[in-house]
Amino acid sequence: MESGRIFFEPSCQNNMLFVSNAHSGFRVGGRTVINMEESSKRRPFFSTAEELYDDDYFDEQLPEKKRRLTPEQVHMLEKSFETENKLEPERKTQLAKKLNLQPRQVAVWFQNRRARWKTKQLERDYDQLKSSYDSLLSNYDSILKENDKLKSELLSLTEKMQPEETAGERGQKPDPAAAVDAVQPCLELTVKVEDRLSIGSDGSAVVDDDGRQLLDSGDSYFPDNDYPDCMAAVDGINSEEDDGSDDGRSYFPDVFAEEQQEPIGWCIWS
DNA sequence: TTGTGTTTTATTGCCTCC
DNA sequence: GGAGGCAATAAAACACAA
Repeated sequence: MESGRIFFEPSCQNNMLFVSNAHSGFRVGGRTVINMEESSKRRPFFSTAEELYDDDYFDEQLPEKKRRLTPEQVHMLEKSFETENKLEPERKTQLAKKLNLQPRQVAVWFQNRRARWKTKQLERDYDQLKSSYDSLLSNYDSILKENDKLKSELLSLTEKMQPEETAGERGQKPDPAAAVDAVQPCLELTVKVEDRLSIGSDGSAVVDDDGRQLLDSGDSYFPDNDYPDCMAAVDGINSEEDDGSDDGRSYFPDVFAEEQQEPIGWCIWS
């Protein structure tokens, strides 16, 4: 040992090393725990007190290694995380005692678990958005085809009507171009829908009307519900984590929360 | 066995809240 | 100012193909 006096946390049998006068450690309960650089020449984090007091062990077990939590410990932590993913001090202490861990270890485990949950949640949210987008796109395509079909039907009908009108010299001369003009509002509407479906020039970023990047650091990547159309086609939205440990909050909860079913591409003219 | 990618545990620095 | 949260990161442990 280079410097400092090593001692054990008395309340915990799953011992970490503490150095009473280290300068480069991290803070735990007003003491300093040796950092990785210093500790890397030493013993495993979770060796027992008996082992640490054993000189042979002390000599043979270098360098220090991390030890994983046991499956039982992980199971208990997971169960606790399922009920509440934030850890109030009292629960932290109770869990630590129950599992023979440092309260700090329990806190770290929860912190890392929340980070993993968030990553998974983002993946799920992305998948849901993507399927929503694909569904809207396919809807849009079919509406576009239907629109084209109706347009050509209209044209052929007006052309068929023209000879009859000419022969009888009755009424005004029908104008095929005018008929196409009549469907123009619908065409414009579908173009607008297309605009709403586009997701940025490179297809990799979600940008709103002002070009503002929607990705933020908060809970939702769609905080202002700017894209109701894009979410309308998704059924059975479920942001719960597979293991059931979710607190029920999606990373874009507002978007999914409301009913936004607006028919797009419908066009009625007379 | 070994190289490599992934997961888990832990640290650090910064931020926010009380 | 201290406690606690998060993002980024390091490093050990683990999984697995070649």
